[in-house]
Amino acid sequence: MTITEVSEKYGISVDTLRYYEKAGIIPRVTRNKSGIRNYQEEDLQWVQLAIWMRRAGLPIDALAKYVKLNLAGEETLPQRIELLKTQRLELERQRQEIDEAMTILNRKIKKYEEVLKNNT
Amino acid sequence: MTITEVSEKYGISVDTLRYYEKAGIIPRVTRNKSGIRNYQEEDLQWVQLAIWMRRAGLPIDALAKYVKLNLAGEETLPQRIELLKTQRLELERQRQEIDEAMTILNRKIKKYEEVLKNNT
DNA sequence: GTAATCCCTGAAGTGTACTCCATGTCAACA
DNA sequence: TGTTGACATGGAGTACACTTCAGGGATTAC
Repeated sequence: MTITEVSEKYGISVDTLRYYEKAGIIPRVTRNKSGIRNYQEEDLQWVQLAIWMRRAGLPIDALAKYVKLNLAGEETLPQRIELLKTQRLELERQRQEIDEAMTILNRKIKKYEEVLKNNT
Repeated sequence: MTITEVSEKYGISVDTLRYYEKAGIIPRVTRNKSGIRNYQEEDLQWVQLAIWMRRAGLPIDALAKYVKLNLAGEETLPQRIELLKTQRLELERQRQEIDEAMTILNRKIKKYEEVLKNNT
């Protein structure tokens, strides 16, 4: 699969795909002899993971560290677990912030709509 | 209340407080004759709102627009409602991204922990 | 064989949200 | 009255995550 096809498949620019690879959140993609990327199934799985995690807001450097640990082999399993748990905690915290903000937003919207109704 | 006190109360730097005011996500704070900020109850409510919304990830420009509409008076109620609803939608989207990422994270953590257990 | 098309890289540029810094004012205390 | 310390402003600097650009190679279409 070419970089353009991958880009279309996942709705992400080719520049970003190259950037993710350079940043290390996608391991070096399979290439042909002239250096052109030819994404294999495994490459695509990394792409998918990177996109999911980035959308949720996980930072590039944490993801890069995770990828590095993966490439380093089995003995990094404990560190990987710890890293993932840390990130999970961050996501939980972030979700809570969102829930709190949502509560305020809902309260305000409701209040405004009532004022609007009573002014009619 | 001085800017330093507000900073300590909300755990946010004085620079950020000034920045928020300049950026328009907090209306001009009450000042004494020599121009020094003296936060009143109403100012504090704006500070609180700004901090909550920023923590959830609402962008500065959307918040600034909201503040501007507020200062413009009652007739902007419909626009305010629309703005808040748009932001609520964004938060919902973001929460969903987080939930999806969390599912993946949990799956991976579980898998790693099982491998680790079986390797013992 | 040459023009068009797609891909490559390294480096510079952009947007967002702060954060830091230089310089200056003002009130209060020694 | 001089010095200290909190606060003010405008502007430069920083971090992060892309995004754009300049300059080149390789393949395909004619």
